[in-house]
Amino acid sequence: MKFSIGEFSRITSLSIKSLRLYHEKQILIPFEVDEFTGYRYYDHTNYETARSIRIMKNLDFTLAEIKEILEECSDEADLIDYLESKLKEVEGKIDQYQKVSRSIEKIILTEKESEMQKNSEFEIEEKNVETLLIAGHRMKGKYESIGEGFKLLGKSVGRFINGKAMALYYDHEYKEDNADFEACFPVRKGNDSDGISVRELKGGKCVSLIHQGAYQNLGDSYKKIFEYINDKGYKTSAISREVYLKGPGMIFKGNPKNYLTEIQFFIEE
Amino acid sequence: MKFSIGEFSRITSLSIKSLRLYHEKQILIPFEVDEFTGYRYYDHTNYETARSIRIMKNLDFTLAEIKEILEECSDEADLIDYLESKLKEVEGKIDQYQKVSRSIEKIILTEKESEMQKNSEFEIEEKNVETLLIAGHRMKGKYESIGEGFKLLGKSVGRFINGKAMALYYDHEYKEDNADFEACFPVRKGNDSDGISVRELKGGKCVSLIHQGAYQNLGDSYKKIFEYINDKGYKTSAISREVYLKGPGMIFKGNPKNYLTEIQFFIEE
DNA sequence: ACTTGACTCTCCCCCAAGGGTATGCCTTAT
DNA sequence: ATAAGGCATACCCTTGGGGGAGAGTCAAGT
Repeated sequence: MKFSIGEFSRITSLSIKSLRLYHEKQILIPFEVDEFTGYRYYDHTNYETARSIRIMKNLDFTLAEIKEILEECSDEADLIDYLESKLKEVEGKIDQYQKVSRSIEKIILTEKESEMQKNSEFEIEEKNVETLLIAGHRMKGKYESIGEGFKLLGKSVGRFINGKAMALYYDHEYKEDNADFEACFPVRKGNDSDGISVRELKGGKCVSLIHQGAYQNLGDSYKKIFEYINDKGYKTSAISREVYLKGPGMIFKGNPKNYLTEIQFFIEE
Repeated sequence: MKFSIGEFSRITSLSIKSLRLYHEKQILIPFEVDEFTGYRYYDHTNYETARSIRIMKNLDFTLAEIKEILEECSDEADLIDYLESKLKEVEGKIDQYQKVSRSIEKIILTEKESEMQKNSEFEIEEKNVETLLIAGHRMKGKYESIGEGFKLLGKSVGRFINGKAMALYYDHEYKEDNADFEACFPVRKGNDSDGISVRELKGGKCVSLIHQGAYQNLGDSYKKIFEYINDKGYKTSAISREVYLKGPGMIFKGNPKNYLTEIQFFIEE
C-alpha cells in the first residue's frame, strides 16, 4: 500500500509543501522515491512518523527538535527530558505574555479613567478629598525636574501605585529655580526607602479646579483659583497640590491641549 | 542637537540594524540624512518616536501595526481600539500555550506512572482491586478493533479519564472473529450516551499477572495464569480484564517489548 | 494511440524582524 | 598622513512554510 504525496497529504492533514520540506530536512523520508520522475511515495511506517510529527508540532516543538527526537527516541520514556524542557519553555512564554497582557490592561484602564473625567465641566468647586496613603520623594530645584522624581518612585513602588501622580508644593509663592516640592503617588502599601517617604496624607475640604491644557498655562488657572479664595475669604493650608489627571501618556506624549491637571488648595477652618 | 546612528542607538537601546530597518520601512525617519554620504542624523523628536516604538514592541505589536498606529494616533485615547484587539490576541496566545502546557504535563505524568510499574517483578500475584467508575463501549468483532472503541470513549469522556485503559472480555474461550468485549476507561464522572455506558465496575480479589511484550504473545501469559488458577482450584468470574499499563504512547508507538499489560481474573468465593 | 485534466516535480520569491559579514567611504585623532 | 573606528549599501541567513512558474507524469476517456 503506497500513497502519492497528495493522498498522503489528505490522510495526514499535512500540506504537500510541508511534506516536501520534511523530506528535504530528512525528517520524514518517503518510503520510495521514483528514480526517474522524482515522485514521492509514502507507506504506513511513514504514516506513523507523520502522526508523531503532527502531535509534536502541536506541542510547540520546532522541526529541528522533532528531527532530533525522531533520531534519538524510539519510546516515550526517552522523550521525557525533551518534554520537561519544552514545558519550561512554554511556561516561560505564558509568563511573558501574561506580563504583556497586564501591561496592556493597565494602559487601557488608565486611559478609560481619564476619558471619564473629560466630560466634566471645568469649574471651580469645593469638595472633600479623602486621606491617602502616598509614597513621596521631596525635591528642591526646578519644577520640571519632577519627572525624575516620578521615575524614581515608579521603580521603587511602581507595583503598588493606586491613583494619579501628584505634586505637593511647599512654597507659598512661585519660585523659578529653587522650588520646594514633592513628587507623589498614592499607593496601596510600601515602605520608606532611600529618599522615599511612605505615609498618610491628610484629606479635607479643598477648593479644586481642573486645568485643561499645557502646563505652561497653569498660571491662568492659579489666578482664577486665587481670586475665588480671596472672594470667599478662605484661609488655605501652606501646602497645595497638583493632581495629574491626564498628562503625557505611557506611549505617546499626546496633545498638551488635552492634558488635565487638578489644582487643590485645602481650606483651614 | 543631533545624533549619529551609533549614538542614537546607545540612547534608545535600539540596534543600529533596527534603526536602519525602521528608516527603510518609514517608521522612524531620521530628522536629517546627509545627501552625499547617506549618514543618518537623529534629533529629539526622533527620540520620542523611538521611545513609543520601543514600548509598543514590548507590548507585542508588529512593526506594521506600529507604523499604522504612529500614522493614525497622536494620543493614547486613539490607541484604545488597537490595545483592546491586541489584548485579545495576546490572551488567545496565552490560552493556546496553556493548552500545550497541559498536554505536555499530561504526557509526562502518564509516562512517569508507567515508569513506576517497570520496577516490579512480573510474577503472578493475588490482590484486591477496588470498585471503579468506568465508561465502557461494548463491541463485537475482532479484538484489534478495540482501538476504535477507545477513540470513541476518548472523544466522549476524554476529559474525565482517571486511569489506564482496560478491556473486559465476556467470552469464556478465545474467539478469533466474533469476540464479545468492552473497551473501558476509569472516569471521574460522566453520563451514558450513544453506545457508552457509565457505571460502577465491582472490584474484588483477583489473580493478576503483568505481561511484558507485544500483544501477540499475550497467550503465554494467559497460559501461565490458567495453570495457576487450576493449581489453586479457584473458580473465576466469567469476565476477565486486561489493563493496558503501557502500550503505544501518545507520540511514539514505542518498542512492543516494553508494553505492559495486566491480566486479571476475578476469584469467586 | 492520443488527448485531456489532474498531479507532481524543481526552482525561485515572499513573510517578520532583524543578525552577520563583506567591501568601501567618512570622520577624527594622532 | 595615516590608522582606527563609524557608517553606508548589499547580500545571505534564520522558521515554517505559501504562492506560483514552467515542465514533466499519470490515469482515464475517446
